[in-house]
Amino acid sequence: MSDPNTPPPASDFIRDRVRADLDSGKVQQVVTRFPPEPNGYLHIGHAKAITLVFSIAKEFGGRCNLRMDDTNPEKEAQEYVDAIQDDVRWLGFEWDGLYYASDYFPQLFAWAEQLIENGLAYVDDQTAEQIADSRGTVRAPGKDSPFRDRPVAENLDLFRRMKSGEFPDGSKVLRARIDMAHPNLNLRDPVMYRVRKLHHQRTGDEWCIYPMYDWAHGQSDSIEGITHSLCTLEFEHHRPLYDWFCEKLGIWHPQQIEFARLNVEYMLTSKRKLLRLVEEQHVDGWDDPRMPTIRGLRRLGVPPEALVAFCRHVGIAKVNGTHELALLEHFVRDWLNQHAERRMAVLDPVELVIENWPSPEHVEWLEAGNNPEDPAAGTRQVPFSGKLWIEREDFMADPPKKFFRLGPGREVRLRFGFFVTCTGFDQDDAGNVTCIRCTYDPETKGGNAPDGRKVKGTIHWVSQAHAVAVEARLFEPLFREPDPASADGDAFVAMLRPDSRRGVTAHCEPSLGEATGGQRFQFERVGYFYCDAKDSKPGAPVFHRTVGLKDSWKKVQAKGD
RNA sequence: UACCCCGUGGUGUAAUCGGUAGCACAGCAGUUUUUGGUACUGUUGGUUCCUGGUUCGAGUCCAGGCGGGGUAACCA
Repeated sequence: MSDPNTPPPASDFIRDRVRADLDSGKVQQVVTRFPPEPNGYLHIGHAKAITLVFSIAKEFGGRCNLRMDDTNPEKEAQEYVDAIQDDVRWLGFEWDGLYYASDYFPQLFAWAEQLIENGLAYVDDQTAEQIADSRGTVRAPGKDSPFRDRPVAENLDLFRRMKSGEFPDGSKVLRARIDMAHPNLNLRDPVMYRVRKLHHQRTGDEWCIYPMYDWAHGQSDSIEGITHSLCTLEFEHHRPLYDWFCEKLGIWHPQQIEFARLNVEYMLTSKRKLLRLVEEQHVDGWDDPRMPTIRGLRRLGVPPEALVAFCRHVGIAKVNGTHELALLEHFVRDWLNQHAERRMAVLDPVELVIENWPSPEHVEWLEAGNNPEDPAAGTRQVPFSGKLWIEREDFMADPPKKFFRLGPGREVRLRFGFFVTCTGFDQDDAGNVTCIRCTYDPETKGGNAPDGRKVKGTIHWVSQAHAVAVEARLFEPLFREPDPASADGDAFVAMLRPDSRRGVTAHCEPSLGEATGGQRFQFERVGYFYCDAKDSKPGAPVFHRTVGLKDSWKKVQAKGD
């Protein structure tokens, strides 16, 4: 059993580096940051990054900022800014400073002028296409722009006029003057600014030139005094450029360190592909419980503590790998087992009639423990009567020896209730069992026989007269294949599982009728369920199956076949 | 085929200054059990990609292979 507060591994290549920088005195206090672009919702991969950067700051007594990397108004929106903050907080983290890259536009502009003055940046009049063509390829060097050697004064003048809006979109860019033959394509005079006459959600119409990622990101880190700038592996070849800008500017130089992004079986972590699932309505939205977004996992019922425990456990590395879904499920079950109260609900009902029950009106109230893992959770009263619902799969007309549930002549315990012995059953013309007849032993109330006899099986049940029918949604992975990301182009869409969501009516014990959004329960012997805050109405809760219970009977069965 | 990164059981990740492979999940077997859940116990899996070299000793260092991933947006 894992404890969410388990101290993280004592060392890994990032923590080793942080410790070394602290020991050498290179930095006094660790400062990290989580820098999302507010152009979409956060997903499980971000959860890993968030857990990492906030944890490192905390472990070493440092600080961690949340910074919106809002340098491209074309795709960004306030809606995402709000959602990101909400998601980070839901995970249980609180930032020291909330910043926006757009707040640094004036400083960035001044620094760009400084680079121009030092002959390290120039205004290029080429089209995007020409720039792409002249960049060369991975094997062939690029060609210098005809505007590469413009005099400093002309560059300065042009750049200022770019800012004042004199030139149309795409007509000019500011580029760093590095080396068009550099083996690292990122150093072949990368674009720093482009002209985009767009309204920005924070700066309004103040700017019509916007900085590119490489130019904005490292400088923002520097301004905030970030000591360790953690990012994913695909930014490895950007590090030389990150370093170049800081060195040429002579400003505080944070250390960029890359780690492998998180991949989990059956999950996609490409914003583009997730957007497509939403737009084509393969899912109900970004918060669909089948989505790997933080909001989706939240509505699935995954507790934030479990998600964070998972993120801590997976550790960090420089190799991209894929984690088994079973590992995530382990952490989810682990937390839920300790915290979720138990209830009884029948998802696929079949009638059970107790033939020797005193009278149709007779009801016995039984005491049921709320959580065997937590006595403090107390008990509740559950009504028992002569007509019940039990799970269809808990009865077999001709059961094998290893089946411990109900069958003709067999005795089982009805959880918290009585021992019942099956005396017979009815079937319809198609052979479906329609009713199971039993007798009960009044001496076994509560579930124990005074004569000490044992039963091998215990099954759950719900009194028909008291049952509350509610909607339960059963989810399975969105994709049929464990690695949908491996599909080329549009192929991932064809991998969608047709029945990844199934709605059923759950017949529940009365107390479940009053469940409210956000509550989590274990439906005994079935699985963990989350009361969805979005679709539930007072008196009409909607439950989402977060994860099933482990089922060792299913394994025995599979072997028998 | 240019450059960069990486290569430990099924999966993921550990192993101080080089000392002889650990942990979690999954799997298997069993004990306990008023959830075939939980808990507990035991256990199967690794020639640490390969080949050489240095060394008393290498997963750890060196060389050469092989394999995997990444990179050519006025996106981040």
